[in-house]
Amino acid sequence: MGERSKYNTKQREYILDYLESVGGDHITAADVCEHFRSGANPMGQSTVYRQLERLVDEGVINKYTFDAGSPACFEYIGKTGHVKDGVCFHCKCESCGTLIHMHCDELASIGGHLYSEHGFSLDPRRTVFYGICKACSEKE
Amino acid sequence: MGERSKYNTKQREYILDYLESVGGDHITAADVCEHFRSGANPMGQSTVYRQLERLVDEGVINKYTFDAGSPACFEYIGKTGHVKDGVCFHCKCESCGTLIHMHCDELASIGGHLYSEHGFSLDPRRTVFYGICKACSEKE
DNA sequence: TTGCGTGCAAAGGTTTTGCATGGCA
DNA sequence: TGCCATGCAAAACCTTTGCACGCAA
Repeated sequence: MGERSKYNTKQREYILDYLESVGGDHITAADVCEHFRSGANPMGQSTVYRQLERLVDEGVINKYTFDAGSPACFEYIGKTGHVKDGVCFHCKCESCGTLIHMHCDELASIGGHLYSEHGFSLDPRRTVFYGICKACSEKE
Repeated sequence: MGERSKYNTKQREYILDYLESVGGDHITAADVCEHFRSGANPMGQSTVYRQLERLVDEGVINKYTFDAGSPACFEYIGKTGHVKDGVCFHCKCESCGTLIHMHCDELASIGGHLYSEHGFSLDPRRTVFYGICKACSEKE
C-alpha cells in the first residue's frame, strides 16, 4: 500500500491530526491550507499537497477526483487502512453536488464481476458514480 | 436532453463533422483545437470549449472527466442520442491510463439497483470505473 | 552530518470569462 | 436588424516544480 514516510515532521502530524478530527468528512487541499493559514502553525501549500499525496500512497487517506477544475477531495481512513463497514462507494449528484457515501454489498459484488469477467481490478476508492440523487429527482 | 443551439454556425458544423469522423474515439478539447489550427478553418479555443459544452448539453456527445489537471475527453454519440449496443461503460486503468469501453448487461443492472434501492439515478455517461486493467495486472 | 522535508515563488496545464467584432436568421 | 456566436487575450483555477534553507534522525 505504498511507501512509508521516512521523516516524521511537525507539519505531517498537524495535517494528520486535522484529517482525523474531521473524521469521514471530505475536505480539499484548500480546506487544509485555510485551516492552518491564520493559526499558530502556518503551513506552505506545497507541503499540504505533498503530504496529502504521500498519505494517499500510504493508504491513510483516500483521494477522490470529480470534475476537472474542481478540487480533489480527501477522506481519512485511519492508520491501519481498515474501513469498518467494508468497502465504501461514493455517488455524486450532478445537480446539487452532494456526495453520498454508500455501503452496499451488491455494489461491492460488481468489483468481483469486473475482475472475473473482464480481468479488471476495480479500485472502489477512486471510483465515483455520477447521477441524480433522490432529493433532486423528487424536486423536478 | 438539454437546450437546442439557436444558431447553426460554420464552426459548429466543422466540429460536428470532426467528432463524427473520429467515431467512438475519445478526443480532448486540445485535440479539436489542434486539428483546426493549421487547416483552412482555424478556430478559437473558446469556440471549441463553448461548442463542446453545448453539444454535451444537447446529448450529442459525452464528456468524461478523469484526474484533475488532465484534460476531459469527449466522445461522439450521434444526433439521435441513440447508442447501438446499449449503455457503454468506461474503465480507466490507473497504471497505464488506458480507457476501456465495456458493454455489459450486469454492469447496466447496477443502474437499476441504485435507483430502486437507493433512489439514485445513475448517469452511465459520466461514470468511470477506476482500477487496474488485465494487461497491467499480469505484468506485475 | 546526511539528506529528506519545508516554504516561497513561479510555472504548468486546463478551462472560463470580458469585450469588441462578426455572422446567422 | 437583433441577437447570438466568435475570437483574442487575459484571468481563474487547481496543482506541480525549482531551489535554497531548515530540521529530523
